Amino acid sequence: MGRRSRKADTDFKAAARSWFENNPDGRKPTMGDVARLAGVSKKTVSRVINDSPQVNDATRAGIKELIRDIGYRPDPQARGFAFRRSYLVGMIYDNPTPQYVVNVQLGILDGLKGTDFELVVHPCNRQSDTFIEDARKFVEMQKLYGVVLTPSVSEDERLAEALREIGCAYIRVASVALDMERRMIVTNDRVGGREAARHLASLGHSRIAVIAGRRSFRSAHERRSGFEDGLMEFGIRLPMDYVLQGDYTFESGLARGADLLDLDPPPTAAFAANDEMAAGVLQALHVAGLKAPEDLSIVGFDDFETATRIWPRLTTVHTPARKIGRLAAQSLLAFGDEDVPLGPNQTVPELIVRESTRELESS
Amino acid sequence: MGRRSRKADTDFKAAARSWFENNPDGRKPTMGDVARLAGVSKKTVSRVINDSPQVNDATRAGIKELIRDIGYRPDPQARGFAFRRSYLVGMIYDNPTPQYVVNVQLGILDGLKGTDFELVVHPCNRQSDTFIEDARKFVEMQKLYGVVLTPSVSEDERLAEALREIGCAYIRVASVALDMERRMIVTNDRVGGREAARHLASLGHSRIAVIAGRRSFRSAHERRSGFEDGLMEFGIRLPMDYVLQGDYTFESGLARGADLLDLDPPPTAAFAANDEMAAGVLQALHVAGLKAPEDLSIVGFDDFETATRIWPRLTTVHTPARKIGRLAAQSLLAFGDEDVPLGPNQTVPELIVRESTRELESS
DNA sequence: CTGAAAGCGCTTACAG
DNA sequence: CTGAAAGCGCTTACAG
Repeated sequence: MGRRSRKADTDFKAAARSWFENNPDGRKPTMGDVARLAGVSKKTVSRVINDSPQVNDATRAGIKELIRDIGYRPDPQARGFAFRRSYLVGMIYDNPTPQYVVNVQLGILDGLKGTDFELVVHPCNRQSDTFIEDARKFVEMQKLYGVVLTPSVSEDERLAEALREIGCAYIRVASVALDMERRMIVTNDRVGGREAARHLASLGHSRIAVIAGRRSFRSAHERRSGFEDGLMEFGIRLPMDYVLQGDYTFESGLARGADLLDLDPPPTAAFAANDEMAAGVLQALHVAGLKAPEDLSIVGFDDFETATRIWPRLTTVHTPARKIGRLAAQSLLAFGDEDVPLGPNQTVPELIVRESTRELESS
Repeated sequence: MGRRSRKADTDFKAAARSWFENNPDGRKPTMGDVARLAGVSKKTVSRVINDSPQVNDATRAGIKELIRDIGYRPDPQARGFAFRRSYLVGMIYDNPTPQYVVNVQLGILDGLKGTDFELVVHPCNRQSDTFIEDARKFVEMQKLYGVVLTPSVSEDERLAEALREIGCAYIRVASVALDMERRMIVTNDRVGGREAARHLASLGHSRIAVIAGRRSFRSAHERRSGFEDGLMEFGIRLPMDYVLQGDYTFESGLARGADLLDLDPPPTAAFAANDEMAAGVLQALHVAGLKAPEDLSIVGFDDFETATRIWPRLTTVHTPARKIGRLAAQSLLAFGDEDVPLGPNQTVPELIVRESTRELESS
């Protein structure tokens, strides 16, 4: 008969049974065990695990069955060690809003579900002198498979360049495209700003103030520009002194909210570039003994939990943070494969109307 | 002269220089490189790295110098692989409050700073059938060095037992001691509840309602009991119908807040077992056209950001989430070492008085 | 106090 | 389509 292929010789069911019979202490099987039981080399098992095409179909099927039956799971640490990179995905961020951070984390984990990848978090301070160096060390030491960058670190070209230099895959989440398409999740904040303006304008408002976000954040520019675009559609012009400079913090919203009340003539509505600042404006109104929406209609941006905790509940533009995280993780996993077609990498903000805005009473 | 010890033979400065001269492509040094340059075995370098006492002082000093000069950093992946465990710390949690989660994460990273450890996050659902199995798989697959458990998963005995079984170090964060001292960070929520009661009682309130937290959470019991203890000190008794059952969500606060207004006689003050519910009560007041603290004084618990975003700003009991995370990480790192004395593993909540409470007007 | 050997569980060339 | 050898960068016994 001569040589017969091993897959024909091997009874994979029996092999699985023998594993359990000869393993009283419940040791977890290794690739070597699978190979021995299947009567093949470790390399062949490795090929099956890594979906290499060059394996006989019958062999592949039998090995997969055996793997399932004895509950073999390749050790990600050993695999990573041999691959010279880990099965870890990093999230590098400096956004201080807990709701954003947690939701993007959840989204990334959604996108990683069913894989062997885990998520390592790396908050950082972009102002620090060692920011780039720290991030590089983080990535290199852990040999991260890739990283997700969220605003505003995602906007940092030095960081992106450093990551390219060390060959680390990355996905940048930002309000506009800043990089090759497969490296971006674009959130289109400009569209959200426009929706906010359309909403206020269609309620009859025309004296509308804007509290802008931190200048160094690209989203601040996008949200404001989009808002101005929307006003333009209604023929409304935004006077310079109706634009107040905030920095995305609640405190700046509180301060600019107070300033806003001194404007002459007073605005009947305001757009704050994020919910934190909108909450500050609302609090400034309370302090002044005024009320929204009666004395001022106000629109925020983000739709984090705060928006529904304050009173009146905030009309705002929803940022799908969790979805953003999921898309970023999916893009990252696909990044290595040239074959995988580019998945969706855009999200669109959506206006959520609540009680902080209302029709302007004709006076 | 016969045998001379190697450390006397080796010029470590020259060795460092030769590394840079012979490494034009900037390859990162390995332990083997260090050993070769120092004229010792890898094992000796390994001993230096792992602070093994059995190394000649001069040898140790020279090797440390060399390591610093050529910028050698042991590969955590390889080290972990040989050790059969990783340099990763996990955080397993089911608390849905983003501010708590993010702050504990930051705290854990504070505690890990300066080490080679990184943080892997693992949100989970305690209600899921596969909850324990998933957590075990997470820990085993990544060979985690240890995990931090926060409420309410920290209260799950099955989880703790599963972790002990697989030999995974863990630290439980909980309102009371549930385990050996070195495995616990105790937050003493009862003390916080007592402070809240003392505050309201000392303002002259005696008709005080309580919105309790989710029954299955130990903290709910502690906060409420502490509150009752505090009332007792002032001779105030909490009638059964003044205790409303919430579940820690904003929505339950909103619903129980509405119920609370129907109580007869109406309470003049209320204690909500967390800020989310307190925010709900405040919103219920707004909906009913009433105001805090004029119509009802209200105290929350946690002092997350929400507390200062709502109006009036909430008098509440501060939970030091970031500090809790730091202590947990420090305890975890010390857990392996029998020698390391037990560090601080208690935190005490602190009352923060803001505008949601005020003295009862004598009527 | 120090070292040579073997090994952790995988993968990458290289053969065939 | 499959395998034997060497190796990833460390550590653990075991010697001496």
